[in-house]
Amino acid sequence: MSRYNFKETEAKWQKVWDDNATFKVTEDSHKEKYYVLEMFPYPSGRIHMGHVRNYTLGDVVARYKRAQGFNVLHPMGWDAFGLPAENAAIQNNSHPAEWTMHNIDTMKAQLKTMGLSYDWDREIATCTPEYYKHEQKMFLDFLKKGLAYKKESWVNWDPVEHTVLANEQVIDGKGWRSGAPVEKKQLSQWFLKITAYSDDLLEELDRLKRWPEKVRIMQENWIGRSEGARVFFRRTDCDEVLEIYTTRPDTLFGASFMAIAANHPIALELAQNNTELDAFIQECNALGTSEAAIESAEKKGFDTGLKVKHPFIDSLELPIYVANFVLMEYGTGAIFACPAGDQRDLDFARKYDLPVIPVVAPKDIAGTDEEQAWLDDFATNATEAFTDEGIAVNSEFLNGLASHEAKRQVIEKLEVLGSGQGTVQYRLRDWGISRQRYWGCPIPIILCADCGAVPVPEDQLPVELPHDVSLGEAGNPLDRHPTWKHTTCPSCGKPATRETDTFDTFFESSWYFARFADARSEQAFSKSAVDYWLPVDQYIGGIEHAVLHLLYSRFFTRALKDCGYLNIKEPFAGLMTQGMICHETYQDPDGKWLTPDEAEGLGPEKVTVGRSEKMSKSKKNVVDPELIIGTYGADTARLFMLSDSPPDRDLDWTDAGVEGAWRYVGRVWRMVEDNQSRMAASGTPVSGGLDGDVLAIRRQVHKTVHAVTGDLDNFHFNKAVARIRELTNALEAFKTDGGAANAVRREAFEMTAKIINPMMPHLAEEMWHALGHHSLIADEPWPQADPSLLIDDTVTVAVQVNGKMRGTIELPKDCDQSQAEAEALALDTAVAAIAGKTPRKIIVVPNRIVNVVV
RNA sequence: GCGGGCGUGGUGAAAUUGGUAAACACAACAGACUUAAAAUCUGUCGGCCGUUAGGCCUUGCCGGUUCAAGUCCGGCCGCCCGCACCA
Repeated sequence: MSRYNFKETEAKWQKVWDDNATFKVTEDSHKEKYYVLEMFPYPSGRIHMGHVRNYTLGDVVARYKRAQGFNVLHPMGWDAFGLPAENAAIQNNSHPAEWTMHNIDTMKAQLKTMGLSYDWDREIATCTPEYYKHEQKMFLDFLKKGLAYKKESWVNWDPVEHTVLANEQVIDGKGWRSGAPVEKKQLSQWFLKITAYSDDLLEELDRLKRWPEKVRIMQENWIGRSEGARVFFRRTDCDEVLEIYTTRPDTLFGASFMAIAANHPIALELAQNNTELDAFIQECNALGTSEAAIESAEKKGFDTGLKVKHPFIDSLELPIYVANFVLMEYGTGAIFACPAGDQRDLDFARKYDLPVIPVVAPKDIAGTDEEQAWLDDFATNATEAFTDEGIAVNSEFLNGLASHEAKRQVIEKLEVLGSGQGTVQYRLRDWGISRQRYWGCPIPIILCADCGAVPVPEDQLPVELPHDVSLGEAGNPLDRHPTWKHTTCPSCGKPATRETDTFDTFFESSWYFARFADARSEQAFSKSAVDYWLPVDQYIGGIEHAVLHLLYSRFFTRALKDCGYLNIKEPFAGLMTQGMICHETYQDPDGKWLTPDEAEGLGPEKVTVGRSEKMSKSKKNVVDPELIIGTYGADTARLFMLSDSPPDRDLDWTDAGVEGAWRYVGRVWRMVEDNQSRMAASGTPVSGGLDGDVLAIRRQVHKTVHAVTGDLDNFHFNKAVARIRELTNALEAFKTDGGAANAVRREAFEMTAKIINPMMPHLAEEMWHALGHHSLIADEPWPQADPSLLIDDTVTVAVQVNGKMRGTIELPKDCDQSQAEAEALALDTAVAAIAGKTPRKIIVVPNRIVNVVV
C-alpha cells in the first residue's frame, strides 16, 4: 500500500488549477457575487503562521461559497510601502524597491504552496506607480472637496522612525512599530477630515451586524461621542471670553476655578512675559503620556492671576489656572472645575486650597434630614468626588432637579443668555497622513513661495518616487535629493519645490479592496466593477486593526463616495477577526530565550518552560510555515489551523497537534485506497429500501453534510472538522459488502471528498480522481443532504427522577406522551429511584426527556 | 478609573441556546503486529466507592429562579483584551 505522497499530489493539483485558470473570475450578472478578502500582507520577507491561519480561513470560505454557486472574488496582493524596507535597504546596502520585490517573489511562492484559490491575475503591489497614481488623484479630489487640508499642529513624533504618527498609531504613548516613547512636535502636516464623518461612522456601526461586537465597541470608544455644553466665561481683564467644554453643565454652580491646557493660547501669550509660567509649560509638555507617567503624575497648576465671571452669579469671579491635566487636543483645551463632581478637580482643589461646593446630592439622601450633614461634611472633608448623577443642590434655579433635567435647563438658560450652547463632542481627531519617509507614495503638492501649496495638475500624475536616493542619513531622503524636489509652480511658473513628505501607508490599504474589483483598470477602478463586487462580503484579519485600518477604510470609502468614485459607504459587510498563533516559550538558566529546537537540545532539566505566548521573533517561539508545509504538506497545515480552536480564539501551536492532523490525512487516503476496488465494482446508483447498517451509515453521511454546511455558514470550522472525523471513523468501521452497500459507500466517499474540499483541497481532488472522476472537485457543486435521511425513526430519550438522570429509553420519534411516561416508569433504574412513591408530576419534553417528580 | 470578554478533564475544546456535561482530538497508560524500532491497529482514560450491577460527586466560589442550570438572575474571586488626566 502506498503512503500518501503529498509532495507530488499537492504540486500536481496546484498546477492543474493554474493551467485551467480555475479561480479566475469575471463579473457575471447572472450569478450572485461573493467577495472574500483576507487582509493583504506586508512583504516583510517570509510568510509566518499568522498568515497561514488567515489565508486558510479565507480559502475555506472562498471554496465553500464557490461550491455553493456564488461567483467568488478572492484576490491577493501586497501592502508594499513601509519603513522596514528602508531599514533593510540600509542594512543590506540595497534599495527598498529591490528588497520589497524580492520579498514579494519569495512570499508569493510560499503562498502558492498552500493551494489557495486566488485569482492571481488581480495581484497588486501598492508601491507601483500603476497603483499609487490613483491615490494621488484621490487626494487631489479630497482637496477639492475640502476633505484634505494642511495645518500647523502639535503632532506625535517618533524619534526612532524619524516621522510623524497618527493618533491611532500611538499605543500607550509609544510608536506602534518602533515602541519608542512619542514626543510632541509642532509641524505643518496634511490631514484628512475623518471628523466630517464622526457621526455617520458611529451610527452606521449598528448596521454592521456581521462584525464582531468587540470591534464595533472599540470603534465606538475611539470615536468617543459625548453630549454636553460649550460655556463662555467673560474675562475680567478684557472683553474676551474663555470658552470651555463640559459634559456636566448641571454642576456649573459648583465651579471653583478654571483650568486651561499648557498650550492654550492664553497660557502661551502670558508665558512670553513670564519665565516662571514658561518653565511650567515646558514641564507639562515634557510629561509622558504613557500609563505609568499619567498615574504617577501629580496634579499641578499655575495661577495666571486672570479671572472670569460666572455666567449665572455675577458677583462670583473664578481664577484661571494652567493645569497639567488639561489636554489641548480635546474640547476647547479649557475646563471649568467643579471639585465636588470630578476627582481631578477635587485633587487639585485640595492641593491649592480652593473651594469645594457640593452641587449634586445622592438620590437616597436628597431631601432627607441627613442631607445637610452630608453636604457639610463633603465640603470640608471629601477626598473622593461624587461623580454620579443625583439631585441638584446649592444651585439656585436647578435645586431639586435630577441631573439630566438640570442639564437640559442649564443649557436652555445659557442659550437664552448667550453664554453657551448644547453641543456634541467627539474624541476622534483628523487623520494626519504626512510621513517624513522615502518609501511611500509622494504627496502630489508643489510648494510655491508666492502661491502656497499648489496641487500637482492631474495630467502630471503620477508624481513618481525617484529611484536614486541616499538612505541612512538622518532626515527625509526626498528632502535631501538634489534634483527631484525642484520644479516650477504650476500656477505662476516660478521655481518651486515639491512636497517631500509621503502618505501614511494606511492610505494604500484604505482602498485596495476596491482596486481588486478592477485591478488592471486605467482608472482607480471602474464604477461598474465596484458596483458589482463591493462591498467585501467577508473580510478576515487580525484584531490589531480594529481602530486603524478598519476605521480608515470606512472613512475612505465615504470620502470616495462623496467624490463620485463609488456608491457605498461601508466597505466590509462581514468581518471575522482571527486569534493569534501561540507557542510555548523556553528559557535557559540565564534567562535567555531559546528556540524550540535549542530547548530540546539542551534537555528538560536545564530549560524553563514558559507559558504559551504569541509567536514572536524576540521570544524565539516561532515555527516556520515553510518547514511545516515541506514536512507534512499544505493540507495538514490547513487542517491543523482549523481543527482545535474557533477562528477568533488564540491557537496553540503544538508539534503533536500537527502530527495528529498529518495522521488523519494519511488515514483518509488509506481508507480510499482500501475501498477503491469495492467502489469501482459498484456502478449502480444508491436505491431506496435500505436497512440495517447500510441505512445507518447513509443517514450519518447525510446528517454530516447537513451539519457541516451549518458549521461552515457560521465559521465553526473546528466543529465541522470534528463532525467529519466522526464520519470517517464510522466509514472505517463500516465493513459491509454487496451492491447496495458499495453504492452507499461510493456516495459516502464522494460526499466526504466534497465536504473536506474547502479545508483540504489537494486531498479532495485526489480522492475525487481516485473515485474515477475526470472533472475537478473544485468545480463540483456543494452536496445536498436528503432531508428524509436527517430524521430518525427512533430517538433516545433521557429519563430523570427529580431532575436526576437515571437512564435512557428508545422511543419512536414523536410518540405520544402516555407512551413516553409508561416506558419511563418501567425503566429499572427509574423504578429504583422512585422507590414506590407516587409521582406528583411527570414532565415530558418530546423526543428529549422525561422527568418524574416524586 | 471606564468599556468588553472569559473561567468546563492532564491539554485544545464540544454541548441542538434551559433538557443525557465532556462530542472530536492531543497527551498518557495497556495490549496486538515486529528480532527491534517507526508506522498502523485495539482497549482504558473527570474524581471517589464497588469484583460486577450500580451509586455518590463534578462546569472558578456563594446564593437564587426552575420539574430541570455549564447555560438565566444577584453577589464575590481570578485571568485576558481595548481605551484612558477625554472634562
